[in-house]
Amino acid sequence: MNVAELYLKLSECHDVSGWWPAESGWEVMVGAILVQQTAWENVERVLGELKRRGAMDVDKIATMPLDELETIIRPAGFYRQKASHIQNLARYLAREYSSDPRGLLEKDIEESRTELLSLPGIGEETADAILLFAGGRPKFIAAAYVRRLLDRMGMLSSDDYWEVQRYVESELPPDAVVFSQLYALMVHHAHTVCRARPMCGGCCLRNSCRFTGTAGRADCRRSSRRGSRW
DNA sequence: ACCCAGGTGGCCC
DNA sequence: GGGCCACATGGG
Repeated sequence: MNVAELYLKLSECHDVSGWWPAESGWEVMVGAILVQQTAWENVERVLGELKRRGAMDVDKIATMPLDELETIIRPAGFYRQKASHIQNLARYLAREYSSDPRGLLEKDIEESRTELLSLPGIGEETADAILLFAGGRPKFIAAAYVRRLLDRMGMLSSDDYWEVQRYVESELPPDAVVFSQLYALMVHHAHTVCRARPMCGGCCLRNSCRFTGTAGRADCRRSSRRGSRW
C-alpha cells in the first residue's frame, strides 16, 4: 500500500467536497487557529457569530477590543490565547500587507511558511493548513491523524513532522487539490468510520487502519501492535 | 465522571 | 532535543 493507493481507497468511500468551507482566505486563517485542538462544530459557531456581527474582516478584528473578541471565541476553547493570536495576525496583515492576506500567501512558499511560523499561535500544522487551504499552495499537512493512520497502515512510523510531510509529498504530484483532498479524507475517515467502529472491520480500509484517534485506547493500541497490513 | 478534539508554546532537564 | 504541562469549551 502506497500513498496514491490509500488516496484512491479513501476517495472510493468518502466525499470531502466542501470540507473546509470558507468565503475568503482570511476566514480560513481564522478557522485554522480556532480549530486547534477543537471540534470543527465549535469553530463554526464562532465563524458564524463573527459574520453575524459583520466582523469577519482583517481590520475589524485588528481594531476590536480584545475582550470582545474573547467573548466571541469562547465556544472554541482556549479563547484567551486564540483571541490574542488572531488579533495579532490581523494587525500584522494590516500593517505589513494593507490588510490583504494575499500579499503573505502569494509570495515564495517557503518564505510564506517561515513568516507564518514566526507569528505566535501558528505552528507547523496551522501554517501548512493556511498555505494549503487559504493559499492553495501545495503543502501537505502532517497532522497527528495523518501520522497515526500512516503508522497503523504500516506505511510510515514517524513522529517527525517534516519526515511525514516529505514522505507524503514525495509520493504524490505537487498539487494543492490532491494534498487538500487527501488530508480531508484522512481526517474525515477518522471522524466518521474509525470513531464509530474502532476496529474498523467494515470500513474501506478493511482491518488495516484501526482507530486513528488519540492513541490512548487500550483496544486500539493492542490491535495496532498486532500488525496491520493488507 | 470520565475521555476526546483538524495544536502551540513555555519550562525543565 | 525530547518529555511534561497549561491552555478551555463542548460533545459523547
